[in-house]
Amino acid sequence: MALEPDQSAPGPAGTERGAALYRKVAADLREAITTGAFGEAGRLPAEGALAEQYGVSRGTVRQALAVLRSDGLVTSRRGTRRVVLGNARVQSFSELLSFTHWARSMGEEPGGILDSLVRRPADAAEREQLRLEPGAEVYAIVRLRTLSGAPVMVERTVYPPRVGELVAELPADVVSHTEQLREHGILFTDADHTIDVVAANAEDARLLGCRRGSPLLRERRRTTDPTGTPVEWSQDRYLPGTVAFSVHNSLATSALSRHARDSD
Amino acid sequence: MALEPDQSAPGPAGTERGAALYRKVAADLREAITTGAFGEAGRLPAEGALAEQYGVSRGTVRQALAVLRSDGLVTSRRGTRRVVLGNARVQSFSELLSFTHWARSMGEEPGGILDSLVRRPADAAEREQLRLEPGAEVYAIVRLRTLSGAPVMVERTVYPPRVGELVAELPADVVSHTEQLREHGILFTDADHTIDVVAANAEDARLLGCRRGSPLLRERRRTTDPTGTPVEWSQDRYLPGTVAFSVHNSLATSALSRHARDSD
DNA sequence: TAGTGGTCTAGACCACGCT
DNA sequence: GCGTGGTCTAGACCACTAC
Repeated sequence: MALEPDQSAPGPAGTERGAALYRKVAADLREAITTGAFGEAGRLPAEGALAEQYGVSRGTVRQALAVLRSDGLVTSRRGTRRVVLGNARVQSFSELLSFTHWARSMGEEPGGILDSLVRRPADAAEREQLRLEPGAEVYAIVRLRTLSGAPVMVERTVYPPRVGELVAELPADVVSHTEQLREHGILFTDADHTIDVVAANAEDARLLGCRRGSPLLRERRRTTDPTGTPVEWSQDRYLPGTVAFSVHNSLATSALSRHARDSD
Repeated sequence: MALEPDQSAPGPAGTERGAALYRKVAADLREAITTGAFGEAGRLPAEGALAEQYGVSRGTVRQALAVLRSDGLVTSRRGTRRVVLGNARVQSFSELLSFTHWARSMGEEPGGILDSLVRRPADAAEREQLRLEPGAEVYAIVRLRTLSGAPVMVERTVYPPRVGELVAELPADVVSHTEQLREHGILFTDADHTIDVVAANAEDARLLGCRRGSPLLRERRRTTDPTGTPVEWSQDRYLPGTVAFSVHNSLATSALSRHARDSD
């Protein structure tokens, strides 16, 4: 019942992918949970038992369980075994940030029709979001995103100069800006999202083929790189019925908030 | 520079509230970060330095930092010091679940106008969400929620019998069902949220005073207790411009997903 | 190469849920 | 009272960043 014993040749052992032990344990437990090995709402083995089973320390087991906990797969409470919560639909960070990656993960064909790309002075809100000095410029891009040819979302992204220069040089038919940026060494590691409803403006209506004033689901997102520097400030507006956002949270970890009003 | 040395009398030491050491460290660091002690995008001291400073082990410091990490306050990367990310607006789990608690935290006066409360057989979707057997009954409640008297949201909550019986016995003018349930020993510890846009139906229009077909921000939520048993399945519909939801996530912890379509 | 966070271990004690 | 997860310690080694 031990972990896959790294059956690669004696070579550079552990040079595999998601190397960390606790990730392997987490992956194995996730598999067991989703295939129903512990039952619908069953109890997991004790941490000590799992540690022995996998041949690792209890600390490592706890690290693995923390992953499943934050994914909403299991509960945790002092005094009782952990309980299977549900088959949480997990999504990687990059599937969430990249429309292209997301579409492909569903087997759909993503498209991006460039509407405009300009370099211009940043306004006050943009300067604050991207942490730029007064007088700084930004690259502003408007694109219509499609799934299998059908309009789904209007994407308005503002990049700081360093990033925008890279995007501006991409061929107009490149679908995934995010992937291109990654290949140029721009990393996305943290994001703040705000979700609400807005009425379509004239441009939205023209691009999406809806009526002006009709409702759209809006996601605003500020993304930063590993050094904490903002690399993207985007506002996406979806046609109703095309997407929904879902979040899991708990007493222990609550990354979701509800806010009054709507500072634009 | 040590932690507040638990200056209570020798009595039952540590019987305070948020007792855990790492929580005190986290609270102290959060304070330092939000008051700008490390600068706008500054670097934190090394884990070892913090451990010495607080007189705790490195493991405890790491536990504290993990809290701030998941709140989106700091980054973390192998090889470099942690960086201050931003002043994340944090919200407690109960502020998120309870309209009443949320409203009061903003200094507004919450209201709840009961529209209907019925006991009836659960439909298929409700049975699945609340994990009930075929033929089971539920309590279904529709309420108009207000802030300072103004309509904000229509709340449609379905409770399993065990919980619904308690709610049904509450006086009609009780504002916070959540708080009452907590006092009856019903605990809310985990929740799954799905956020999207829908058109107002006739009932929504009547209660909210909007037109039929006008857009509403919808939050559907399934809440469970510490044993993993569903205790609530709610569908809240907000007037546009009254609220927004926000989430922080990162490569390390991603509790947010985007989904196609919209299974009702 | 020095410093940093990431991972892992082994052990200890405690608070809590149950029976 | 027993078993459980929660907290904390002390130490070790590694992978990565930055100089």
